[in-house]
Amino acid sequence: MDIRTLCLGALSLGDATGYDIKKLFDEAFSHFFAAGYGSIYPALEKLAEEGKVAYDRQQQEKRPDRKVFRITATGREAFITELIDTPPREKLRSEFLVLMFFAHLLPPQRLAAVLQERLDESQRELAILEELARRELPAGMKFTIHYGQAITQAAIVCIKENQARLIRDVNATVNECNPSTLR
Amino acid sequence: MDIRTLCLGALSLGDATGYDIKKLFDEAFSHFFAAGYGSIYPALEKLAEEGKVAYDRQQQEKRPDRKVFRITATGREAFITELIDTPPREKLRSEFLVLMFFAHLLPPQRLAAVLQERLDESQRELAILEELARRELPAGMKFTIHYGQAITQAAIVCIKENQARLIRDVNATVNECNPSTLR
DNA sequence: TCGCTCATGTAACGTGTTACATGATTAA
DNA sequence: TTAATCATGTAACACGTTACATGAGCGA
Repeated sequence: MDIRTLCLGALSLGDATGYDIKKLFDEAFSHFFAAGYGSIYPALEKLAEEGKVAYDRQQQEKRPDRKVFRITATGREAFITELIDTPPREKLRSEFLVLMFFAHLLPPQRLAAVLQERLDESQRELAILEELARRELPAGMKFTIHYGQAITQAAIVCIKENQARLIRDVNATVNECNPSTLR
Repeated sequence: MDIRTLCLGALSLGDATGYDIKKLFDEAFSHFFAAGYGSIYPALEKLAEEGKVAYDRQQQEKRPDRKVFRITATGREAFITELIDTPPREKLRSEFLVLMFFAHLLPPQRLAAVLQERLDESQRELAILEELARRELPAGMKFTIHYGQAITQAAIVCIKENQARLIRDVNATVNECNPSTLR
């Protein structure tokens, strides 16, 4: 599943400009799928070539023209087919965990700072999700928010419970690390 | 942070072949960073060009030659610098949550199957993490496993607690969805 | 006056995925 | 005999990121 498909999904909710779609990525999709203008505009162009979306050009005074996109019948069908065929995968890419994995190579104060940064960031994400959770939304959308809250909360608890001990243990075992158990 | 850096990290734990490194990605790194041979071998080649790793060629009978890589002093330094400079980001890409977001477009039985598949997959992942958690490992590595367990467990609980209601609610609101609250 | 919102896009680059190609050994 | 393990790699392609380019309106 790529950004083209997500754009189609965005348009299945109602007509929108590329700019509007970006906002959707930054809000409702933000905790499970990311995209910037540099992927969204080319995606919309390609979808238009394929006949999956169409658009009207709206002239505006003193602003650039807007291209208001809408999904076509073909596009809707393609989107639903794609949804049905997509296996429910999930992939985490965590630079934070890389840093933790190699915590023994990090200066102690950097380790502490990294843990704190991650904690702060997770708390910011949780606040955004809590804000989203207040809205009236269809069950599926609500579920994505609950799920995001659940895992973010779990991450926060895990960091809070372990950060002090981790910093202590890593300091205590400098250069005593024996990673042979991994192989 | 890219796969080159992770290969360097792998070699910081001890000498290894590309094949060995792949196993590390499939085991210890699997819940936070993915890579296949198609990225690992070119990464090692490039690191060798840059002088960050070196290798010996070991001839073997009846098997292809092995290239046993080791990290150089330059490589170790570059790795640590990169670790210190890397902000502790975390990015989830969840096709599962995309499917949930658009659950109202999925045939009911497909929705049920998707939830079950995700649950099964999460439980498999948790089992792998529990196995890893039994090993004696440095504190940082242990932390990555605890963290993985925490969020995977939270995801499992969230699915279990909500799947029945979600299926019911989505069925109840077919075509009544009003996503205007999102904009 | 500063920064945010609206609004569109391109070009270059980096990165990673997938499929392909090869093939013996060993355990079940 | 079947599948897994060991072992290396390439080539084509897909995909996405980043920086750049432009510019007015509006509220604090």
